[in-house]
Amino acid sequence: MPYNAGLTFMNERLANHPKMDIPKTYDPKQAEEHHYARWEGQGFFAPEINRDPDAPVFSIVIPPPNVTGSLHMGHALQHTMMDVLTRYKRMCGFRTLWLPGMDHAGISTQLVVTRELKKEGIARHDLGRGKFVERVWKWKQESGGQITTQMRREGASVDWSREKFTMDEDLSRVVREVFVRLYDEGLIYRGNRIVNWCPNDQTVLSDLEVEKLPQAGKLYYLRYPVKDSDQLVTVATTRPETMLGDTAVAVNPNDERYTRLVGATILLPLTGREIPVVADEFVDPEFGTGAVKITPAHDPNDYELGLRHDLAQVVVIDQRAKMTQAAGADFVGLDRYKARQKVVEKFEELGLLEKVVDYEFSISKCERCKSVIEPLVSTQWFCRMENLRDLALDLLAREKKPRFVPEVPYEKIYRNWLENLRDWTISRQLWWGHQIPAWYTAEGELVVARNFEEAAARAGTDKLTQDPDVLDTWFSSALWPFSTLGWPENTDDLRTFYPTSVLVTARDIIFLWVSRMVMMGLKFTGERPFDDVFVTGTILDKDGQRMSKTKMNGVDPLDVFDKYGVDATRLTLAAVGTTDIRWNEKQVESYRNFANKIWNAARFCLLNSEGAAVDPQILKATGSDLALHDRWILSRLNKTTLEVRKALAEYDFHQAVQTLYHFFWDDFCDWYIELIKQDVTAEAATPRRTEARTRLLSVLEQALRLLHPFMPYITEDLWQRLPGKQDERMHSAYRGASPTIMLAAFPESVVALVDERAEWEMQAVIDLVSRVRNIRSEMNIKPGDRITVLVGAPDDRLRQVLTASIDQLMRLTRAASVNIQSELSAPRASARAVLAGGAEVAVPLEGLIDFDQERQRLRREQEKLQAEAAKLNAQLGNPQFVERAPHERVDEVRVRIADIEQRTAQLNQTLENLK
RNA sequence: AGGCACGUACGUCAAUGGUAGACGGCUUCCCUUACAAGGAAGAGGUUGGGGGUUCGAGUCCCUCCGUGCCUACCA
Repeated sequence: MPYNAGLTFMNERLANHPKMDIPKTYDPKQAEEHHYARWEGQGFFAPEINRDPDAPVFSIVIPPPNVTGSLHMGHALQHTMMDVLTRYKRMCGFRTLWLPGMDHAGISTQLVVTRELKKEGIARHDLGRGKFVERVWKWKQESGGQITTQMRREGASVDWSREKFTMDEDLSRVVREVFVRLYDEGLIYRGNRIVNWCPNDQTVLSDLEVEKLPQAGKLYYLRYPVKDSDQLVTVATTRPETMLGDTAVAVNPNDERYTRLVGATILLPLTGREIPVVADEFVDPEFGTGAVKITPAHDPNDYELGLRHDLAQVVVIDQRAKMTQAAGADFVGLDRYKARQKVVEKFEELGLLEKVVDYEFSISKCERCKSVIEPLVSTQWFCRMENLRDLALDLLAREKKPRFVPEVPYEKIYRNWLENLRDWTISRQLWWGHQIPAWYTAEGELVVARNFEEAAARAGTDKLTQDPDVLDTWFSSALWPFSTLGWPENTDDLRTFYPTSVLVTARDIIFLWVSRMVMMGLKFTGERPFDDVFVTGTILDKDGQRMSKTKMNGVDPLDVFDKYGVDATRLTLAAVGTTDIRWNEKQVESYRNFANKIWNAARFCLLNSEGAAVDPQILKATGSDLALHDRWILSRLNKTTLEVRKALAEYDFHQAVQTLYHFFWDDFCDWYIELIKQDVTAEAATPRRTEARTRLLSVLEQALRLLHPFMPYITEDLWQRLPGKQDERMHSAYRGASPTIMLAAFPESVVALVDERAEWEMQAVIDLVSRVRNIRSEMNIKPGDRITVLVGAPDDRLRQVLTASIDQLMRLTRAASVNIQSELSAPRASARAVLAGGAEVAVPLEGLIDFDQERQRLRREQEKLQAEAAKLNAQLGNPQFVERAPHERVDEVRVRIADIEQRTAQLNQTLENLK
């Protein structure tokens, strides 16, 4: 990779031209245009950019989005968090890999292409399997994966050179390898079972792919005659049409109403079949009539019960949800709902319909196409889970891995699910996907092998037919963390990046995906696939509803990017953290304003940068010869760095964003720039001016680095414009790479530069300025009016601090003079305020002051203090508080009360003087 | 049906059991030479209701109300 090729790009155009024309408003589009292509082209995203052989490793595999999908808010949210972590770790010198890729998404993709064919008037089956699959690949080539373009827009720093697709040949080989190994161990088997069948998609679905929805329906009470008697037994059902396949009636063995009936024979109406009455604990005597019709071929519970009682399975509904021959001549070929109607009519004619009542129950629907699932008995492939499950449970019990963030409630949810795990239906009747590596001989003998040749060798014949089924899409997803890194070969990538560091995901796929990755990872690599699982919150619409395609209530992240910029959107998303939030565009707007603030702060620094350059070394110097605001900003910078690092270590994105926002806006812009302005904007090019400029630029440069993981575009754009030697700002692991803030060292927090004294002193200055501004505002003094500020500060240290900042105080309060004494002496016609530490401030307002107004203002102040004092005194008045609370807390309260008392006394005095 | 979250300012959200905050919105003043996407100042809360534990509860426990999610074989 030619590391220097891109050097000229930004450098020539931008750097060292501080007087160039910088627009007053930040234009995100301008910044978003260039940088990504350069980052990608220069290989900055690839771990190879890191030249330090001993660098620690950080890796993430992306939850592969569906190849059919386009970017939605959920992606944008997860990608932002993954990118923040990746960029942060990269700047910390980690060998960093964020591996991108896509999922072949069996059902979705097959549906998309089938629909496309339909428009051309072609049916899937007319085309045939081979041609169809070809067509899917063509579709993928042409219109699949638009999400990868969108991810580039997001600024996602994924290593595109390692991009994977679950249907790639190497990943498909891994799928077959795993399948064969599991089969050989007896963990995969073929069996005849009742499964969830989607009559529309014509495939089986796992339990996790069906959704249960409440449905307003009817409960039909049907009368069945008992053979050799005139008795009738009434059963209740929501699906009358299935009675055609009934092979028993069941009652609870303890239900005295039916004791005599057990063992009797029922004459099943409409069919003339004879079926037994059996006793089974499963039956709830309280529900319905206490007698249940049993249809083993079309209901999961009945299926189980049928096995227990050795009942026949009569299949009356086929894979298209139409009635079969076995349903009888009157019904064959009818749709299941038509058949239902007809059964009910016939029962009514026979006088066997007791009643129909309204009833709400839950119905299973296909998650993809929303068709009502038909439980059918069919031959499928299953994966036995006990063994795999125990691997995952052991890891959790023994090592508490993976570590869920937030731990509550996800660890428990994960464990409970594993504990109740059932076998996984892994076959699907689709054409698009990994075809099951199983072949049948002409005699019907089954051979499982890695490929046709191996199968032929094992079977001793090449007259083989491959099983037509494909594997559940989640089967290949479960292998993702190691299949993408080269397993089963012991590749460099596998050794280096596996186990991965963290998985960032939404909560709805903890079962579908997270748990299965853990099980498969442990089974085949012997190691966990990732250390941590960070579960993000969900973005809801403004009414608290989930965003979904069908509801049309989704907000398109790309629209938000267009309107407010990528960086502002990322900041909004990062601040979401782990809680569900309602989408609020105003939030993005405020971060857009923040981006503009950054832009303008940098603009100010650059417009006043002549003769100066960024010099990180200048920020290491400490000592009492530094001005207060310089010591203070260093302290704030280092504290901020510490907090941001701590927050990111705990995945507390929300905290990190808040900290950065307030540091940059409040500390850096509102105070530091204002305090250093005089020195920086001085006319004469003195060493003092140069130093101030250097210091200002250097603080800004550090701030940009801190912000970069969250706001990659604006920070890169501005960083490139800062004067000075860029190579020196790069992390040592990336020496030689073309300069970029992406590879600059993330600031270290230097404890020695956290200066509590400076923070205390600065706070005194800020307090004083705020009090005077308050007076100006409340007394309606025009901004242009020059005032006199009189300060009485009995505390020596405070007086020294304020005296040293006297020029600053004048500018910030727009005062003609600031006079600081140990005792306040001010004319009667003054507005006054009291400060912490017994200091007072007065602004003489001869002729301007309204004494009534001033008295009111002071009284309001007093009331506030008294309310607080009352609370604190009550606390202190409680002997048990003094006795039991920690001493420090009691002392704190005492100090606070003393301070309030002093201020109250001063206010009283002031009020007295006003009379 | 069970289980689990959540309920804080007008809105969206923060707050290791220790003086309830931020941003937006709102009010007043200001186009002060980085930024009106800005600056300064301000108003606004018995933290859904009720009980309990504690010196002290938004935070822990119970209960009720409201909202959301997950799991489940009640025909």
